[in-house]
Amino acid sequence: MNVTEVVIDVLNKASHIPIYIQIEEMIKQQIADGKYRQGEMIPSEREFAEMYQVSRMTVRQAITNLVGIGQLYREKGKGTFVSTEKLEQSLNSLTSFTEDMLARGLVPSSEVLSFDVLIPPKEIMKELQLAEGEKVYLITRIRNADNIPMALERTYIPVELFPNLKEQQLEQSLYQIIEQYYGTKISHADQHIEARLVSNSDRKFLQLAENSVVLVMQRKSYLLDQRPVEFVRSMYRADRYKFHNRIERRAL
Amino acid sequence: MNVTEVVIDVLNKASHIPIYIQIEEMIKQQIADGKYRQGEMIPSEREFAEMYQVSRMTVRQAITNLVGIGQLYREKGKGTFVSTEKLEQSLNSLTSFTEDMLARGLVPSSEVLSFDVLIPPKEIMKELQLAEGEKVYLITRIRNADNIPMALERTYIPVELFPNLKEQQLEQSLYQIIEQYYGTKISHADQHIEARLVSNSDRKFLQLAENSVVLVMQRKSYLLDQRPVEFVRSMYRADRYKFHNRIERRAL
DNA sequence: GAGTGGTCTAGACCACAAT
DNA sequence: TTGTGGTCTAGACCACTCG
Repeated sequence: MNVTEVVIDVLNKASHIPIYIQIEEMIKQQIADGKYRQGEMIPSEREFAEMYQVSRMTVRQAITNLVGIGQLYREKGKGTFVSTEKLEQSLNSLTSFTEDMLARGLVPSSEVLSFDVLIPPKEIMKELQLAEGEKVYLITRIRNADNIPMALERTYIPVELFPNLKEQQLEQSLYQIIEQYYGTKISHADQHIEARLVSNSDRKFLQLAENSVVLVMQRKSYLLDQRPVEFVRSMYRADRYKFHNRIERRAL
Repeated sequence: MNVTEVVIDVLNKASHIPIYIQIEEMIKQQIADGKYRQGEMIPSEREFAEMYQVSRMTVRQAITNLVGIGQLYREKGKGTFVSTEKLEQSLNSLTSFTEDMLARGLVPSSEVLSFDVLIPPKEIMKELQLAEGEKVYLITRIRNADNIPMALERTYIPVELFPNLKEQQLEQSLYQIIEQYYGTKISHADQHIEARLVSNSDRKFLQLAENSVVLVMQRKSYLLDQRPVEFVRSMYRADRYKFHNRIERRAL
């Protein structure tokens, strides 16, 4: 057994990483390793507590998180079981285009068509809760998968929030930039998905024929204090793209 | 103050309803009443514990649930705050067409076009993990909103799971039927959303012109033991329908 | 009856934010 | 320094499932 395996085999109570997170990771790893198989019962909360020499409530917190992401499910009076494999959840988690494509086994790339500072149209002004005359960055990008256009993306970001945003920073995820350089965090995002025929202006960028269908994904992300931080509208080629998500039945 | 108000004002420790659920409801009610306003801090966990004479962990469980549904958010070292209002979350919760329409302020109705028992096509057989020759119910319905077609819905359900399903039961939600008469529960569902041009056969049911766009929503629901229980494919008129959802940034 | 998850207690110490 | 949420303990009783 090598060192890499050891770190996930034993609990480090002195670590700055919370114990319940460590237990979460160990259970996930053991599922990945096939130690606990789909549909099978994992050890009881009391057994884990004994095994790791921690309180049952700590084990419970770890398991509750894994139930929350659909990795495990509980049955009262019976036990806790491993869920059957789940598909990627592009509508359940805030992922970047890059992560999304990689999860689908495609090679992502992108091309910046424009990077401007301007006063946005009324609609965007309202979405981003901007004052009259406030400026935004407008970033237009073609998003490719395996070198074929997948989506045309327009991102609006208030200049006030990121006065020094540079084009080359776009390589990183906006969420990373926010968390690293601005010391605040994204709290959530609201998405809308609709469909329509592709417009003539978008058609050539997406290399589509007339009367082709696009999925329009609109996303607004918020900071912890509920200020809108970005508004993105993407046109996905409907012949290449499909949204997935998983819905948990409200569990108590 | 009348009786109806009293029940949400005081905690009933003898009730069979868990205390943390009661606290959850009270906090929700107080937000609805405007006692705690958007962006404002609510009392601390220790204050609630003192106020309701319960342990802090119990209060914490209530608050954690409200954070989970986006009603509240926490900031370390500062406090817990009321989120700004959120939109309907048709992609986050397992809701029926009826609930979905009501939430959008529309009047739902529906019309059963067919209710048959048959051996399904291979694709459906695979989705529902059926053995060769196993039968399913196929229910075809037009779903109206304000008396105008909104969607064409095809539902496949294994006969084996519900040997006595009757057409008139379709008035109720399938989920209610399952939970009331069959003593088991839905655990989760997987959804796919894509878009395409409407087919000629569906076109007349949806009262659409040629070259109209539809959103195709496909949903597979699972029981707690991970057996698939229904497979639904709905064609929504893209000129009338839009999906919404809210994504929480993974919080620990 | 033995084992399970569901709920709850009454504390504790920590890191972080504000003053 | 005081107050907040974050984590953790070592118990307890309950309702449920299964043999």
